[in-house]
Amino acid sequence: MDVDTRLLRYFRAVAEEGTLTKAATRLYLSQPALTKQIRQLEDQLGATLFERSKSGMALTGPGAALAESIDAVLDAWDRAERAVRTAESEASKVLRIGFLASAANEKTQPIIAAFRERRPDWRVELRQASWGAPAAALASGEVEAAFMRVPFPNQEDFHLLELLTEPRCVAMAANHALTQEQTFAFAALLDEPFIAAPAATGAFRDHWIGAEARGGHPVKIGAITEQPDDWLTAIANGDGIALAPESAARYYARPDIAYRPVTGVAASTVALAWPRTGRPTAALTDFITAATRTADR
Amino acid sequence: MDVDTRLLRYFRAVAEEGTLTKAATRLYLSQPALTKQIRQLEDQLGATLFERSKSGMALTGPGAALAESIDAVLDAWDRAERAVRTAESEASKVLRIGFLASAANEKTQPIIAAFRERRPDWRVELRQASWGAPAAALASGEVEAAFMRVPFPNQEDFHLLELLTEPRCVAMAANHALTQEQTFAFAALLDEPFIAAPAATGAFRDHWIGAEARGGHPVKIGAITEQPDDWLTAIANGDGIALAPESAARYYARPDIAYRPVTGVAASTVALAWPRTGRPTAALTDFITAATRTADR
DNA sequence: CACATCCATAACCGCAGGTTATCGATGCAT
DNA sequence: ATGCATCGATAACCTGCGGTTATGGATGTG
Repeated sequence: MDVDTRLLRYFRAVAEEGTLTKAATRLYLSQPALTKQIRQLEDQLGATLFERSKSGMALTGPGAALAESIDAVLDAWDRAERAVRTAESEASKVLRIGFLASAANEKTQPIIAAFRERRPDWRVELRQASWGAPAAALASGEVEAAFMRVPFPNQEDFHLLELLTEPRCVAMAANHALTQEQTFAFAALLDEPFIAAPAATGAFRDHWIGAEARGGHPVKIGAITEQPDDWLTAIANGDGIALAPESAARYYARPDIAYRPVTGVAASTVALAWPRTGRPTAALTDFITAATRTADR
Repeated sequence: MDVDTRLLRYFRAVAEEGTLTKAATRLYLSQPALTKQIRQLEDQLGATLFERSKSGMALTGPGAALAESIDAVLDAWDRAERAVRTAESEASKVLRIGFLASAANEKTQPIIAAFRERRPDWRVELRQASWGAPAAALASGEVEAAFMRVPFPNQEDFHLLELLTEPRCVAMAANHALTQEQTFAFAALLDEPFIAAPAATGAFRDHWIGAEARGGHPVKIGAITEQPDDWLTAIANGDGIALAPESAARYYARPDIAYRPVTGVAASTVALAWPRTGRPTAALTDFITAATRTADR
């Protein structure tokens, strides 16, 4: 029998969320569509996968069996995809590098230049990744390495090479009352609404709402964003304030946004990340070397 | 990225056959449909998988990378599917057993009876398998075990328990000139057209055209069939003659078909087959025990 | 008792995946 | 040299599937 891996992901979402409705919103899908798909999966397999009740969907025996075996399928496919994309990169002499927001700041260009010196016939393609699923492009091999801010979800699946560390500052609307102050203690901002990353990003989200400096003090979420532009707009809009790397003041300067230094919160580190599975290609190795040299300077 | 496993099988077929046209016929698909699908796979992956030429499709680097990783994906899915079906069988107390044509002849019922004695609350469901892909239902877990005639393709992936051996005879149209004779030497039939199984069935097909008794003498194919009914019709129709187990004369007696003893060709053995991967369920173990006892009698 | 929540159903729409028919290019055999 | 077979690409068309919105019915819950 054949399946679309999409169906498997649907199934996994329902199994994890426990209700069709929640899974549907998480998948950006309408609930009836999910109902149909799950039912179809059950029909094709000739098995009842969920026990329906008024309080949600509970896995049956066969459902649990599927849930256990699904990851192996999806992982195998991810590996296959990565293998193809890597080979394609090799064939067309293009190294695809992902980045979030400002990549490695002022070091980005020197790294690329150093790489180009070693491989003049290659091109480096930079691709922006959504921070809604920062490691997705890496896992599927869409990019071979990425400039990431640590921590990020599933970080343990990747090699990391730290490139730079910079203090964090706070970003707020230019007309915000707090812009009166020239500098802040983070502790004074605990009750401000924050612009946050999606909950699914786990440690990444926590880091950028300053969870480690809150001592359990709950956070108020002003908005949830997945892209630099959405993020800037939300801040300018006054939906809340946000922690940002100091370099944001250079790379994302706007008249409607003010950046202020903040104390009492850890710095932010940018690292180059690449998958642990498989061996890096020769070209990627050269890129890593280039990055290492530049980091040492 | 998501794929349908069907697409992967398409790709594999093209990679193996080397031309779209051949792959399309093997897949029972029109050539333009395949063209489209392969192109789409390439688009989705952003890679050229084949080098097109006037003499066919040759794998590129990325194509070869995919070809290598595909089996892992499909195997993982087969395992997942089997796990679900097994669990479903357990949950609904139904043991699904596949068979080709007459199953294990007169032993079928005693085996099932012996199983039912041990598990009165269970049902045994017999499902006919196409001999076009005799092991497919077994591999995907659609049935948990099957009565098979050995040899069959991918036989090495299964445990086998031999149940009975019977001589083979020759089947022909009732109005065939050869029905004059009462018994045959197989050597006298080498130039007769034979009704055969699809080429993809390998050793199975060879066995039933008596390849091992031909000493390299080529076979003339009168028709290719995948089902007992097609097979009987083709024989009755005079498209050719066929080797058959002796029991066919009992289980497939028809006025328009004559069965005659034949010498000089090996006997046929029926075995119970079940997958090597994974541990058989308790119910299946009981069934195997029942079969063992009955075979010993 | 009103309401929120959850899944199922119905009606609808666009597109993907299949079909047949046909074409142009190439290589092989007469 | 010419004619035929074979290969992949393209076009036009049809059906069904995967999604949508709107709505219903059942079951807890303030």
